[in-house]
Amino acid sequence: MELRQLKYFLKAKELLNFTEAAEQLNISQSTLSQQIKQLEDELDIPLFNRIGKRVNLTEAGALFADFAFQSINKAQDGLLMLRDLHNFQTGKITIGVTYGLRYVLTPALIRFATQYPQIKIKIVFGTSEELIDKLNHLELDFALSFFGDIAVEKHFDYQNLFCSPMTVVTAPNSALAQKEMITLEQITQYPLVLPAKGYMTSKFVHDLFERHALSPNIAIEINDIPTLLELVKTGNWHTILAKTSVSQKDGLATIPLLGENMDRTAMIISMKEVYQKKAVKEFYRILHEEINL
Amino acid sequence: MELRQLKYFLKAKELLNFTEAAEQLNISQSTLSQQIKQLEDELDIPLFNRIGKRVNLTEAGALFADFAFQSINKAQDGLLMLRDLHNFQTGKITIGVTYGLRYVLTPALIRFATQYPQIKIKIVFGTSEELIDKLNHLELDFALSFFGDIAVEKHFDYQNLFCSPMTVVTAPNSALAQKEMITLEQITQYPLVLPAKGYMTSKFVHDLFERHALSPNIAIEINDIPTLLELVKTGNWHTILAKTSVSQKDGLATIPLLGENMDRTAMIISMKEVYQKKAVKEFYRILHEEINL
DNA sequence: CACATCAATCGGTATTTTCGATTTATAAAA
DNA sequence: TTTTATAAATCGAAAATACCGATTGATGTG
Repeated sequence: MELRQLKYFLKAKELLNFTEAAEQLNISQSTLSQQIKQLEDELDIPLFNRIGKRVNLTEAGALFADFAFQSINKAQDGLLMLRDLHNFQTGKITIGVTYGLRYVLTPALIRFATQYPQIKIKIVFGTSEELIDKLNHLELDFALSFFGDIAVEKHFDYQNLFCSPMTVVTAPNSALAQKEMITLEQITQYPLVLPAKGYMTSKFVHDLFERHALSPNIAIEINDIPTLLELVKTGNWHTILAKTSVSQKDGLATIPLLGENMDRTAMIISMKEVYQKKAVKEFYRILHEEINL
Repeated sequence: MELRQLKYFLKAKELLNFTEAAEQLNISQSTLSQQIKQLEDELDIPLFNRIGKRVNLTEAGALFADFAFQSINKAQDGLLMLRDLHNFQTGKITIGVTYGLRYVLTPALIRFATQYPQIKIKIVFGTSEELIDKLNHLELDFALSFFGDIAVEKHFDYQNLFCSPMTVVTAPNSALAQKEMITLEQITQYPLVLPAKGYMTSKFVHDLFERHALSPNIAIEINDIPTLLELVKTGNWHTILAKTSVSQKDGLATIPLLGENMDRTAMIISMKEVYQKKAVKEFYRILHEEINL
């Protein structure tokens, strides 16, 4: 049994005239006859009564027609659904994001969710390690993260979003807050609270100090960034983050770090060879647009 | 899009391994690959992500799978339904019957309906003309009627049920009721109530008198047999019917008609070349059985 | 009765499915 | 890293089958 045969059958049923049905189906009458016969053989029951040159539905034919119709319709509906998906009338996207890029995501997220309310969106916050892992398991459509060694795998696609200088983040009333610039060496004087292992920023900072043969005063490592920022606000500790990781609303001061390669690159990371939903591509577009505002 | 491809797709989706899926489908891996690809081309969207040797469902694939499954299921259900029909677990039969044969039908009807309660039965009473017309329009599975010229068409099948002598039907208290036999000529003396035109019996009686160059005293023609019998019960009128058309319960006397060819043959009439449902064949069997009791 | 019509059938062609072998890519193991 | 095993894609040939045109047979119609 094939959908083709069911289509032929329904047309023949509609017109009760093989010749005309064949014409409308753009096949020859002999083909239609043969295909109907084949279907009947498989079903082991005649679908039509042939009385001379007249054709009538048998009871079996009448009953079977409903099923044939529904079978064809289900397949057709599936196709239509996919067309809709193409035009993202429906669907779901899952986005992984590091805390450091939440201010980048938010405006694009708001715009996208407003513009395409039919599309369900899931946001997963996590460390770079976690996000990479989820990407590999196809649990994310893409992730927003800073570029780093961990994530350099050949089956990933990388799209640059922007560069952001690393800054020391501190409370506005702290001694540091008045500085225009700061060097790595100077930072070692202050107690730091840093993201815990797993965060790209953590690795970046550790590598940075190691490269310059300096040992920072890491007072606290913490795996929750909002809490980390709360600690910084007390003025007792400072941290190192990309400038865009801190919002003006946070009420914190950011002091650029002096030196080479003190920029971090924010990226969209996605799996190569995985079908990119149109909704996802549209999200990319809005992300880039929001960033360039 | 063909059901075959949908089946292949669902198996591949189930196992997420083309080689194994192909084995279970008893096709080669290359065939499976090609058919999946063809389906994807038609849907214009990949159903699987191929990451190296790994295969994963895309979102489109996951969504489409439901439709594919339902499409296949509907077709399969149709087939199952037809199998059931074969074994008459379901279905419907429509039987045409003349009033004259209602006592023949009833016991078979009761037995059949009791034994196969799932099968819907529709009984259509009508004149022979009406029944023949309905048979031609495939509105009946078969008709029970007496043999007559009208119904002799080559695209009909005839099965003899039994022969029944024509009798004069009269009230038990009427003068006629005492007779053991009666001739046509004698009948002309009595006022008759006969079935209206359209009934085979009507034609038969008219022809009969005409053949013998007699003119009967037809007081009333009526197209409702129960009412006709009520009229006969008054004793004022008499009628001519096959013996089996009158039940003992009716409380009427039947007097055989003397002469040649005074028998009527009850028959099952059905369309040639029209698929005979198993339920119908079973009904035939029960009919014959009940008659031979 | 001649004629037109319609479905079935037949033989041949075109298309499509299928297969086996090979290639390519990747994951796992050494 | 290199080797090995594994899985999907690809290629060319084959088998299967859908398709067509012509014909036949049967039937309804003028």
